[in-house]
Amino acid sequence: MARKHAADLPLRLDNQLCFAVYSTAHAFNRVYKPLLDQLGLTYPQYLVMLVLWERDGVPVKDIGERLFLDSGTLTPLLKRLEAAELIKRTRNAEDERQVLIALTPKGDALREKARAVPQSILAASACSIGELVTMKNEIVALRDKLNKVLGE
Amino acid sequence: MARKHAADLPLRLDNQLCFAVYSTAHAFNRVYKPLLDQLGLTYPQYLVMLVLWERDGVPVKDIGERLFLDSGTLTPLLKRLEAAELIKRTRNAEDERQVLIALTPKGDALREKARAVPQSILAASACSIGELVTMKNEIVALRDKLNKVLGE
DNA sequence: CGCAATTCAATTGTATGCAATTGAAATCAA
DNA sequence: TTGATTTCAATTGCATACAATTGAATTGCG
Repeated sequence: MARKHAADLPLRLDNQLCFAVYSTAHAFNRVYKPLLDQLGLTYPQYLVMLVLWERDGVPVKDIGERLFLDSGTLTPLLKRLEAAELIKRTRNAEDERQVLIALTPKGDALREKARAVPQSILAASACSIGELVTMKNEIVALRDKLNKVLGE
Repeated sequence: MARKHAADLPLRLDNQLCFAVYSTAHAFNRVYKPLLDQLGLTYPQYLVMLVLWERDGVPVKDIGERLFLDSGTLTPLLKRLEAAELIKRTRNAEDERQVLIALTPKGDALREKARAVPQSILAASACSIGELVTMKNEIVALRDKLNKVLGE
């Protein structure tokens, strides 16, 4: 009879916000997949390109802070983007510890093709823009609270 | 001047719900890490244990449907749980295609230690239970819409 | 019944994520 | 200024994720 006890409720999968977030992230990833295949990008690679399309020539560290990823993840990912000729990696002459990431013309041009992606995602979510913005703000607030706890 | 053009707004990282979800999933994972280390589990392994603590002796496929994971992910994960003596994997005599996953006494006992986890997560999220439930329901609704699109 | 189609777990290959370590470069402090 | 500390990217090792394939077992159809 332990199974139906109230003490088990917090352990129930369906009650866990974290699993909701985790499984939604995977669902998003699967929706993005066919769209990003057309760009030749994975989702994390797409995120890096989003950062670079906003601002070019930034060190690896800045990309990592923006995406909450470390060099262990980014270094091999960036090497793949370089192999695909979308970015260039160069040591910063002013600080030889840093590697600066710059878009190639091909990487810059890919932005035009990428404009179609958010449209398709919006359609797949079957939500209004207002709903999405509200939800996004709530989730970001939660994320920032979690990250704040981690920083202590 | 292309950078500040309105056409770029949908491509801005900060405007993307998906990135909010993606980065929150990682933030959750980092909060869970030290708690789950004490149980000797990774987060996906913890999810499998949650499923099994609800119902034991289920085929791999059922776990996969519950967690939205496939055999390519689950098979090696389950082998690790078996190596840790938390579960047992046995062929279903009634359907030899299936592998049934059952808790060992050690795996069952781990549930008691796991009860502390949701408490700690609740504290880290710095939200009321009501807020968390609301947000969870919204996110699950979104996930289900995304998964519905995928099924078409 | 008998064979094709389907189901299921396992396997292979690629790409994240992250902890821990390394090594080079820059900064800080005495 | 030099020696310790810190910063930064790269590397190593382990554990997901998932597409695609495989092979065994079952189901379904004629």
